[in-house]
Amino acid sequence: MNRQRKRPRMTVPCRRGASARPAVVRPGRNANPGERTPSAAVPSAGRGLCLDRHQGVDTVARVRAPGRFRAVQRSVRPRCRAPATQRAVSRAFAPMSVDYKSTVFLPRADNFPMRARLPQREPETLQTWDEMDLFGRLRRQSAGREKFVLHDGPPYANGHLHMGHALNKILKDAINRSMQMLGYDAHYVPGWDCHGLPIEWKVEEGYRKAGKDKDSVDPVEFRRECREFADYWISQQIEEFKRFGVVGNWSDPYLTMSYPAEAQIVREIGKFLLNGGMYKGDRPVLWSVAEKTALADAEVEYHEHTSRTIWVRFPVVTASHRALAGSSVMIWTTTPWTIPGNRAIAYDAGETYAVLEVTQPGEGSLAQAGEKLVVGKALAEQVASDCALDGYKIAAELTGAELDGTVTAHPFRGQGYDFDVPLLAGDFVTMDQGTGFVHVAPGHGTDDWLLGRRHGLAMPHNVDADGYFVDGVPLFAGARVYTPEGKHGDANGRVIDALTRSGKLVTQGKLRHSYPHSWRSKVPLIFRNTPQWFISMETNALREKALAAIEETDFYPASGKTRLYSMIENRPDWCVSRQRKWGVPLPIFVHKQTGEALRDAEVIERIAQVFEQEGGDAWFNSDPQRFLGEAYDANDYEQVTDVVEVWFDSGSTHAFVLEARADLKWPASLYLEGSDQHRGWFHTSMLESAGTRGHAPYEGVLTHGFVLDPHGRKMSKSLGNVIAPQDIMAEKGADILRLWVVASDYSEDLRIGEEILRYQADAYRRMRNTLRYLIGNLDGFAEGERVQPGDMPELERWVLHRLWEIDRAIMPAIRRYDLMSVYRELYRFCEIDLSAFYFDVRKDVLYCDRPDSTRRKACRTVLDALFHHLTAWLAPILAFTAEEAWWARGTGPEKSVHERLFPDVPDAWADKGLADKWARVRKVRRVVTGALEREREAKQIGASLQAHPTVYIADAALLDAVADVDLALVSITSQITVERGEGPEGAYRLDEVPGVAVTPGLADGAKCQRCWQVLPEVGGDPKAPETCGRCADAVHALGAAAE
RNA sequence: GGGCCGGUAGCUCAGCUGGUUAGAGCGCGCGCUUGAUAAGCGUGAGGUCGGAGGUUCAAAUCCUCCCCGGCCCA
Repeated sequence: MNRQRKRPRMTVPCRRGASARPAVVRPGRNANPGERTPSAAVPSAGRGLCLDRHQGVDTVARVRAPGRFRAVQRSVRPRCRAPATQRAVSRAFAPMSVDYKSTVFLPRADNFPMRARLPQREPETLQTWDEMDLFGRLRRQSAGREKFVLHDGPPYANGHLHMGHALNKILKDAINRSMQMLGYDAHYVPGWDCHGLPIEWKVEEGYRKAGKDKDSVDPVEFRRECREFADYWISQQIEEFKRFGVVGNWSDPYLTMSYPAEAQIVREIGKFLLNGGMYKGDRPVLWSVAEKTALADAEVEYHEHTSRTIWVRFPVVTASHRALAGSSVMIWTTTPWTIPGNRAIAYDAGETYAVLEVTQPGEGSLAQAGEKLVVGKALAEQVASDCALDGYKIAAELTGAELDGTVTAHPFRGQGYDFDVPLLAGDFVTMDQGTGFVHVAPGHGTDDWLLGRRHGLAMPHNVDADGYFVDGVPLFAGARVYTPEGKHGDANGRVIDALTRSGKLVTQGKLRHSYPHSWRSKVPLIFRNTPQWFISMETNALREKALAAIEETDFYPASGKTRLYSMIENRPDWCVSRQRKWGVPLPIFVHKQTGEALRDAEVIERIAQVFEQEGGDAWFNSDPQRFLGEAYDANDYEQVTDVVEVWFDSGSTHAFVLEARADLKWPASLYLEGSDQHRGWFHTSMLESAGTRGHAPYEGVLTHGFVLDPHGRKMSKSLGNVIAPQDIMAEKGADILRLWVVASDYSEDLRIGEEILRYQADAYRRMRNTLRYLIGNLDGFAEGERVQPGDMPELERWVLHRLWEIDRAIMPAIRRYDLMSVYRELYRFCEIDLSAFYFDVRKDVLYCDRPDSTRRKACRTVLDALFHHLTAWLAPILAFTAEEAWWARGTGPEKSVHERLFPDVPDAWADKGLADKWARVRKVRRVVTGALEREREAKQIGASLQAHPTVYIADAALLDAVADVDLALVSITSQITVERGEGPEGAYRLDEVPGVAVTPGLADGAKCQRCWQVLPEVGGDPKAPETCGRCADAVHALGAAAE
């Protein structure tokens, strides 16, 4: 059909409600067809495309007698301000100065104020949830549904919550609520990590202040105090977490220190013991000779310290390269006392090394003329200076790799140190200082130990707990490294003397540098190897199993897989023992004769049974025979007093939480933590589970970033950029914080600061206002008002289409835990589609149409749908505000918005053609609003209703889109004329919308005092003076309804 | 020093497998409205896409190096 031909002339302007438009109610149709007016109904000649927004409205309705309006009060339950309405309606018939305002249906949302007062209101909401047992209701309602289990990574029960906790738990909560509303049984059990060092220190600190010695305190008593400390902080943190709006099983959380948890941890560690994966080994640890204990990293602090430095030659005995023959490899170290522990020398395979030939030793130098020393080429000059070589030449150069295979003699060869000292490649070697070679003592450093393990180097136990060389160390038995006061002992001096006597010392010096000290006693620390228990990565193919399990796991974002994979691929065996008190006792008995650990399932289970009843304390206050039973004699065994490292505790939560609770499931659907947990909980949970079950304990892993300040720097007290979630609760409320979480790309680091929070508060107000507008305009909405989509104007159906579109976009986003996309989609919708367009356009209909107008009813039907969908979609994010809105309307069988499921969106709502058409309409509208702005600047108009622009459309697609649309209504002008063509020069145009031009014009007629449109017809009804036909009708209708 | 990740307007973010003058919203400026009013609408000005090279007909998008920042290691 050639639509153009139907409109031979398009240039005759039309006034709204002008006589050209017969005010007739079309039979068989509703009085308010709105934009759905079929084109066939548009008169084909003399009218062009001009439509008025009142088409179809009966503008000749009879005016009722004033007295009738008295009945309004009783029979119409006006949705606008009731008492005022009748008063005003009555006044409308007073001779002069009519006030129609109160006959207008203004939004009414007194119970959902714009001023949210979240800090006050949210705690009230929490209390209501508590009273109605929201969590219990959710569990009962979703019993039997497919489970979604987000297993909580336990925070440490120590101190108040910070932003990291808030981010983590809010994200978990939003995801849990989303999955619940998606139709899963999303049961969330929060947990706490309770054992470990930080709590021990706190308790010990109390002892120190009281002047008590920790070692004199009964371990059971000590553990009791640790338990109390943890208990206290758990109860504090529960309240703080709840305040964020996190819904979960707060009345029965899991604790790693609960007796059943301790028992299960014993069983888990027992599995590794029994299957041979666990072995006793050695490992160097930072050791304090003052406290006679190993220290954890966090117990170490670094201070300036003066060390003696030595340059030592190691004669080459097997040369991998002929240039090395007859030379010595020279090392440099700041710990001469570790030379007796030396078993290798490390080099950097990627560097170049030089063989220096000494031509002229300087005065006092211990170097010999003609001797050859191998050093890193880059350090040759420095070494020559350090060692006072007045003259030298580079006899040869070779790559680090060419050193492979070279073997040297220990400096004390012939004096009890007759083993070979091989050269090995080490990635920790640098050319920053020293000689480019690092002397390797596997018992005295982590790098050394790792390298030693890889190459099977011996690791002598040279130094005892007090810092003395033990009997049996040649030359140095009885020498002391440090005194308990932190002074240098005689070990360094004796080593240097011996090196000098052996002719191996090239030179010596002193160096002031940063060095580890004890946090408590302040004495310098040493690295000392001590017996530890390990879980092998290779026995039972643990590494292989874990890597395979990683491959089967979903990671969000995907880079998490690479990160976890490479860590597990490269990690050494897992050291699970700690020489501590506050933890699960390592359930091991070692045979005194053989040194073998007892591996007996019955013993393990007996220990677990006891722990189940009495906790790990039983290990310390029971007769060991109690655990050993009758098959073994306690006298034959030594009971290990170490505890299990806490990462094994938390790595076992899947066992004592997911498996132990019938209402959860194993494996978990999701683990969700900060990216640091690739090394922590994700990692150890994987190892534990792969080692005992051959499978990952989770189906998916989601990592979020860290909370940084506005400049992307980490928060720290010294920078003064720390923001406490508690302050945000007090000033702004949890929903603002929740909005911040989902509005940020949490797969990366997140920034927060004053400005960012202010921005979130603004966004919040926008969302809140959208809900408020819905609530206000739905005041008194009744089921009977509902209009079927088929009977709705296009604009309403377009909104339904948008709902369908949004649903299609956000449901998959929720399934991939991408709440940011959900939020962005919803925010854009509220902002651009609703507030700036649909609401604005439909204000006139909502406020001024008579209540039984179909287009008003259709609009309210759509508002109701918007309310239902938006409250559901927003509920996981704005948990408090969505609830407040839900309650404000008092709708639905569900008491809480959180009991709902995401509403169905019928496919019938989808209408791509309509969406395309209205996208074009909006393009035209954009040109109109731009033109209006120019008129405003020229002071020609103020309100857009004063205007009557003429729109010239040359673009056929745009013209077609607008053909049957009331562009005046859409553009919020009183009148509009649409013409085909390019339009005159000087008309307003937009580059983005070619083919559209707009010229200004003023609306003709008078301002309707009720709807404020400027129309020629205004004043036509003597009974409702100063109104347009539609408004006169509405006023009469109110009166009619009153009868 | 190593592994992983990031750096697009003041802010939060879009920009897929490289392709017209880099987008949105907020904020800001200006204006309108005063019947969403501790609201609403319109409009305008903001970016050499961290920097430098390179590949290409063409790079925010690919490669290299550097700078800055984060997490984890050393």
